[in-house]
Amino acid sequence: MPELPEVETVRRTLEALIIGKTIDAVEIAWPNIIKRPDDTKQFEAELKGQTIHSMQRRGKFLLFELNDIVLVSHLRMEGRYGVYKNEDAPVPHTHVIFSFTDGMELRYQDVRKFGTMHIFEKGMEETMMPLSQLGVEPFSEQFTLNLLQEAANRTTRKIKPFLLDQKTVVGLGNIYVDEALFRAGIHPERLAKSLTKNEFKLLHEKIVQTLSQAVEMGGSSVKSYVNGQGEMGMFQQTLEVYGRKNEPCKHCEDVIVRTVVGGRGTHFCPTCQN
DNA sequence: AGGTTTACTCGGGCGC
DNA sequence: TGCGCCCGAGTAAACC
Repeated sequence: MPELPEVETVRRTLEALIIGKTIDAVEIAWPNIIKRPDDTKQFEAELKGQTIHSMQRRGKFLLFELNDIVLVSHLRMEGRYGVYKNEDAPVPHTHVIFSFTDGMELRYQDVRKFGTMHIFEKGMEETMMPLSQLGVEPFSEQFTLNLLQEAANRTTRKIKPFLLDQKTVVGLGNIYVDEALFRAGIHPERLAKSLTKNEFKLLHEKIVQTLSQAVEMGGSSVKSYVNGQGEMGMFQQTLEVYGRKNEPCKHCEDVIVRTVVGGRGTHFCPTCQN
């Protein structure tokens, strides 16, 4: 499931392949992916003739910067992009095809069909859903210890659901929340506001460190994830708790436990995290 | 009113 | 073999 490191890796690998290309036609096989405009014919018409000038990322969203519009795309669990020649064989679960004027195609595949696409007039995207409620970027100077601590102290929620919520800091999903909490030695069921000053400091540090290491390693391929060039990530080898139920903790004699916290599968070490 | 929880989307995979 | 349930990101609706 793509979280910030995976989406950032897709952005980097895809940008190298499609920048400067001009869209000739768009084909939509599963209209529910398209959220804005609600008319898919209009979606196709707005993209036709537009050139891809750059790719940005906001949280877990990919932003395709075009002439005067922005395409905002979320991969959700299993969405992926690939670049093909138009004569290449069809790929299963392809729901949107962007054909370029040079004979290449950008194809969006999504087994679960959960992904979304929105088009906005350039500059409007940050003011409207789904981007308007997002918190700060974890690698920006805006993500301070104070911001984390004060937001945590305003909520009654547990630390894990608090961090999964994208309204304070963006980019963490189920994998990296579990990993950051392990690295900070904090139990996922702790109330967010119960953390000590020192724990907040450690958590803040580990969030940034875990995400940036994962970006450096091209993300984690735990399910179907591959980057924009079809390559797997490497960070899954570095995971301490996620997906390691009943396996030995790498730092003590205990065994990794899987429970459900806030409705999400949650992995932690009962000895290392309290 | 506003924070928090629930329902919903979807289909492969798994358990019974 | 077959059926029903589970998972999960984020948004909208429901809840309190």
